Amino acid sequence: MTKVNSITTFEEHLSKQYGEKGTSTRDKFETKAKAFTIGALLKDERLQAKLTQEQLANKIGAKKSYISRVENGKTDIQLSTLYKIFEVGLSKQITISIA
Amino acid sequence: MTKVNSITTFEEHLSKQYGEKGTSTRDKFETKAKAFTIGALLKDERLQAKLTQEQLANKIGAKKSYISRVENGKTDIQLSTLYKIFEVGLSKQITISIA
DNA sequence: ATCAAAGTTATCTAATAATGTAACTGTTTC
DNA sequence: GAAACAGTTACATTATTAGATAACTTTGAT
Repeated sequence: MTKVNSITTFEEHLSKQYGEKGTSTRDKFETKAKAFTIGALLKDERLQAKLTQEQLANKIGAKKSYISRVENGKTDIQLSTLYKIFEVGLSKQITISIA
Repeated sequence: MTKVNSITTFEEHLSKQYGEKGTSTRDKFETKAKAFTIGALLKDERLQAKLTQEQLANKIGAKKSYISRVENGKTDIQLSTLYKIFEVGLSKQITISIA
């Protein structure tokens, strides 16, 4: 058994895998990561509301396949979509704050 | 001088001008209103940072015309654009919260 | 193990955001 | 009021989301 002699920070990991901050590859990854985060948030809220993807989709006039894509961070959604899903679909209030 | 005998609430105003909640005309207006709100927020932050539209644009590899369109709510921006402008362009942290 | 429901993925089309360029309109300064 | 700077708008192109449909995969229940 060997001792771990280095800790790969998340930042290091990102740099190694996706290049320095500001590069296009890295930027693309970070965009995806954020879409993924929103997706996870959505999934969480949807499950709390005890809705299936299809039920949620119906509420906003969309298809279940679309909800799936959003939840899995496969699309860089528009602001209107964000509002539609959370406010219309889940009756939640969205707040965007800048700090 | 006459007494004001009715108050037109914002909700009433919206209904009269744009139809009931959930109609496509009303929805379109609300989408625009929100884009406009984000735009106002951006303008506010940009001015606080004492940047011109062109300086901000340069920071994120965009054109000043694009910043103008966002500030005036003429486009339904994508999440990645939101992050790019505020985080990269203005070094601000964006938080999206659901309540 | 089978069946049904839920979720994921692929493909196509249509709508629209992002981008580039350039002209036009204010606004400020001298 | 001319010049310089800042912001807005118009137009064309490209890239990508939104949306429909259908097939495929995973999961859960019996």
